Parts: sequence; structure tokens; C-alpha cells
Amino acid sequence: MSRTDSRELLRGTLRTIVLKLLAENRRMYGYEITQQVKERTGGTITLTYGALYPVLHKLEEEGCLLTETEAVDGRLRKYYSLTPAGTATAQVKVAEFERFMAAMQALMQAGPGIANQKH
Amino acid sequence: MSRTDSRELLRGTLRTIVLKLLAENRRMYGYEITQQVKERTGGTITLTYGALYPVLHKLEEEGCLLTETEAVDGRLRKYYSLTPAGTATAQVKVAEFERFMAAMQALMQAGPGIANQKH
DNA sequence: TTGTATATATAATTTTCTTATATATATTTG
DNA sequence: CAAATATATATAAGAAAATTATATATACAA
Repeated sequence: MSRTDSRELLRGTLRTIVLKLLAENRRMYGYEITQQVKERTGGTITLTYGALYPVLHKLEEEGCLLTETEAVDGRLRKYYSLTPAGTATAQVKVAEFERFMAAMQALMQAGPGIANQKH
Repeated sequence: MSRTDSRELLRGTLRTIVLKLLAENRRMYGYEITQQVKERTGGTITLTYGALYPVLHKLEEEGCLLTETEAVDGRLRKYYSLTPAGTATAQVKVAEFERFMAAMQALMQAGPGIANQKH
């Protein structure tokens, strides 16, 4: 299976993604997060459960998230929502990410190179 | 030392950065790469030597880079340049990164403030 | 001569992710 | 009806990639 999916680039962005989505949605459960990410990125980004759940647990442990477990259609769902501290962290993380994006843009644009020839 | 520097976001992008710069510059040495990155990103991104050199060695080992060592002002410099395979890899990596950026943009933009309530 | 800048390198540790596995119910499909 | 797929969470073992610390060496400026 060759993955067109750029997994390695995802490194370091998981927490930011989770916090951002929760900042928008007020409450979400893990599975829902993976589905939203897949949908909204047209399948380019797919989260793995082995990475997601530990991050959710860690964010909870750090006081960024709180949970409420509910049974829906006979299956358990664990809803996560941001605490005030989590909201603050989300803002910081998103701002940091935007700064980082701009910096990467600066590196990826300019320069006579690969396929950047202008006529 | 509080770092405004978003180190964790850098994870997974190092190889792409190195390959992109080498695609533009034809040949560069390690120290030069760190300086260019710092300059071009206004200090937002700073590479550490502990990460950079192992990556350069690995890329060389993989056949993406070749080296020529020269003494300049009494100090040694190890210049790296792309092999044809390295050029191809650089193109793939940059394309992958752009795809990833677009996907992240899709996640980061949506819903200014708190929209998207479901139910 | 002391510190800063230039220049490369590696080892130990930590963080973070992948992969595999486990459990359990609901729904769709052959 | 059985089997496969979708929903839903969880964790352990291992790999990958980075941080941090350390080592070496020369040039230049204060």
C-alpha cells in the first residue's frame, strides 16, 4: 500500500488540530474528530486512533479538556469539550500554527529552483 | 527561556526544508542552511544541529545528496548538493507539503469564532 | 583572553507517532 | 442468517524523529 497520505508532515500538528476543532464545535467525540478531519481535508489528512486517543487523554490530564460519556444507540461515546484553559491553549496553538505556516510559505515560495521558473 | 518558537510544528518538515533549499541553491553547507532558514523566516524557524546533521547524513546515505568538503578560511565546510534522485525526491516532497498545507488551511480556516454547531 | 561566530558531529534521552491488538455493538450486504 | 463493514474507545510495543548536551576546532572582536 503506497500512501499518498503525507503522514510525516502531520507530526506535531495533532494537538493543534484537535484543539482547533473543539474550539469550533463546543463538544466532539474522538471518532467524530477523525471523520471531520477526513471530510474537511478531502482525505488528505487521516488521524489514527493510536495517536488521537492518547492525545485526548493527555489534553484532559493537562486540564485542557473535560469529558462526558453518553450512550448513543447502545454504544458509548465520550464527548470532549474545552475548559477555559483549553480555550486559551487553543488560541495560542492556532496563532503559533499560523505563524509557522507563514514561515514555511516563505521557505517554499521564492527561489529559482525546481519548477519555479518565471518567464 | 520561553520559546515563541513553535518547535513541535517543525516535526516532520525538516527533510522537506533541506531538500527545497538545496533545490534552489545547488549547493549549501549545514551551517549555511540554518542561517538561511532563520533569515528567511524572520527567526520563526530555527534548525538545531542535532537534528540537521543526522538528516543530511541520512539523505546522503539514501542517495539524495552528495558532498564535497572544502577548507574555507581555515575551517572545513561540507557542501551538499542534490543528486538526480534527490531532485526528484525534492519535487515530490514539496508537492506533498503543498497538499498538506492546503489541507491544514481547510481545517484552520473554517468557522471564524464558534460556528458549525451540530444538533 | 574571553566571548562570540563559524563549522561539524554524535550520544543519550525524550517525545510522538505507527502498528497491532483488544473489546463491543449496530447496520448493511451477500 | 452469516459475514462484513461501520461505529466507538483503548492501550501496549516498537519505531522514528526530535531535543539536549557534549565534543572538537578555528577565526575574529572586545
